[in-house]
Amino acid sequence: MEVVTRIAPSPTGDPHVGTAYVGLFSYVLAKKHGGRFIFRLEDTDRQRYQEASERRILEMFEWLGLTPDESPASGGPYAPYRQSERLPVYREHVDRLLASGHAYRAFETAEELEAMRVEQKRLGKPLGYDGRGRELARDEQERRAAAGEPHVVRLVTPDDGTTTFIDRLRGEISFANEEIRDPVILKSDGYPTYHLAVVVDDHLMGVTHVVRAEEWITSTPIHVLLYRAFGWELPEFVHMPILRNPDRTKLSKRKSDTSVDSYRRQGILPEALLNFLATLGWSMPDGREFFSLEEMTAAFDVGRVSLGEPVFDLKKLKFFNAKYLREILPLEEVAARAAPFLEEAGIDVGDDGDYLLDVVDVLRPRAETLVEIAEQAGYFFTDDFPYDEGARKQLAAGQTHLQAVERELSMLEFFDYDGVDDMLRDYVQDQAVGMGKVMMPLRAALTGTTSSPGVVDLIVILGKQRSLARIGRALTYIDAGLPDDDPQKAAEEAKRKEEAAKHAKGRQVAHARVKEG
RNA sequence: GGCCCCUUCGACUAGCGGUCAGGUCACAACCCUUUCAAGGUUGCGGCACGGGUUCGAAUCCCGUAGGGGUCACCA
Repeated sequence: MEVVTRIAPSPTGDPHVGTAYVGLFSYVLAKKHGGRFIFRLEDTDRQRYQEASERRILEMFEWLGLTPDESPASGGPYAPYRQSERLPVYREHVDRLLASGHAYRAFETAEELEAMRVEQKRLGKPLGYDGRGRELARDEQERRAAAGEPHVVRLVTPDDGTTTFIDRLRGEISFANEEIRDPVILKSDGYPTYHLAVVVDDHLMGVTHVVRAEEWITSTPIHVLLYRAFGWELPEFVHMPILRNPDRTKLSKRKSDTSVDSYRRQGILPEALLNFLATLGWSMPDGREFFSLEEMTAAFDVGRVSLGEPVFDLKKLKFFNAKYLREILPLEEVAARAAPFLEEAGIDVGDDGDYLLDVVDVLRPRAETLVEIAEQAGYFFTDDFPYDEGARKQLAAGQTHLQAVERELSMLEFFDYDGVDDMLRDYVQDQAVGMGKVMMPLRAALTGTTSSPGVVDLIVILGKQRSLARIGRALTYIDAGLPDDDPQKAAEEAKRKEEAAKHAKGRQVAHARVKEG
């Protein structure tokens, strides 16, 4: 049997990690069985609709490598894939339900319904539509509708008995029918509600497995009733666990960063995000924790989805990203992906690809994201870098060693890792000082910081001339008395003073208030 | 509150009647070390509780508790 799954996001904002999560499992389930993965836009809510959202969500799927077989962008045999463009389809199906007596037109106003709810609350009765619209005679319904009176169409649901369906992960789930209260299937603006649209489209598009988040379980009986009303065969339902905030509530942008675009901008790799998401609720049969989309697809078994309530842990995402950065992806790949981030940080990468490779090679064990690589790369691409406070201290203490190393280095014959390394070690031994006494001032001269890759690596990557020039520059700087005239530093200092002033003012104000009180 | 779902270390999970309850992140210590990382080793830490079923339960059943979801002309 062909397996057809879909992801059906609403274009209401940033591409959400939850959408990526459910999309991943939908995609993998379909591909595991050589089936189709459909992207359908659920844009029936005109209030919350956001123009740019559709494109960005689609781009997210491309970026992740979860390319849909059919979508609003690529089209397909069941087009259109935007629900707002399928209104006639829904209208036609609503008419069928109306004709068969499975639905009726209801004319209550929003105020009326609100009053009903208030009354139900007051009496402590269960909330929900009481079915009052069913009373209205058919010809009366049609007459008022024809007269242009605004109304909705509701599904007739049974008053007793139970509706049962099989959740692929949880087994049988049943609801008392009295809990299901004639839901609206066509809104007064002529748009279908989610319930109607999802059932009609899933059926028409041949969807065999409905993969969606657990929050939909309670509306599934409505869908089951709709399938029955149409006389259609039920798909399989796979309700994925809901991703959680650290406080275990449903993942929300209020409490967590849920935007995939945001992670992308931070330099999270799509492979890492996918791999991390996969481990939230699924595990490889052999226990491997790092695997590609292809490997997951090959090994996928929906029965291995776990039912916990996984917390979206940013630290672990970062860990996965770091792992991909320094171990899983080849150096060339990481360099290619880091380049745009360097440019973004105002660094002119130039066209020396080998140099970039060397830089990324020493930086990647020190970074968890591409942005962090960019943040640390500055001094590799400019000779005009500032010296931070720690570096100035090292320079002040290391003048003689710098002068000596400058001499030794300029005379060095074998300029490679071992050559430089031997030279420095010999020097340290001759002087009978600690390594740090020599290395730290060198590091400061070479990078302007006290934290960096190994000094020998630095010298080899920068090259003899550049290294010498930097030592020379540092020496000149020492001669000038290590002035704190770095513009960046000065700006920071000014800002700090401003902050301090603000705080002082705040304290005064607070103080004044206390006095007044 | 009604209904529905869920429950193994702080987090993600393995386990599907017999295991010293395993792994990963985080945290800690140690090693390595010219700094910062990375890497290596070790440690910390768990079957929510109570009843059953069984020779034997993390595993099966029933309760309880806790957490979550949902109760719209939003999806």
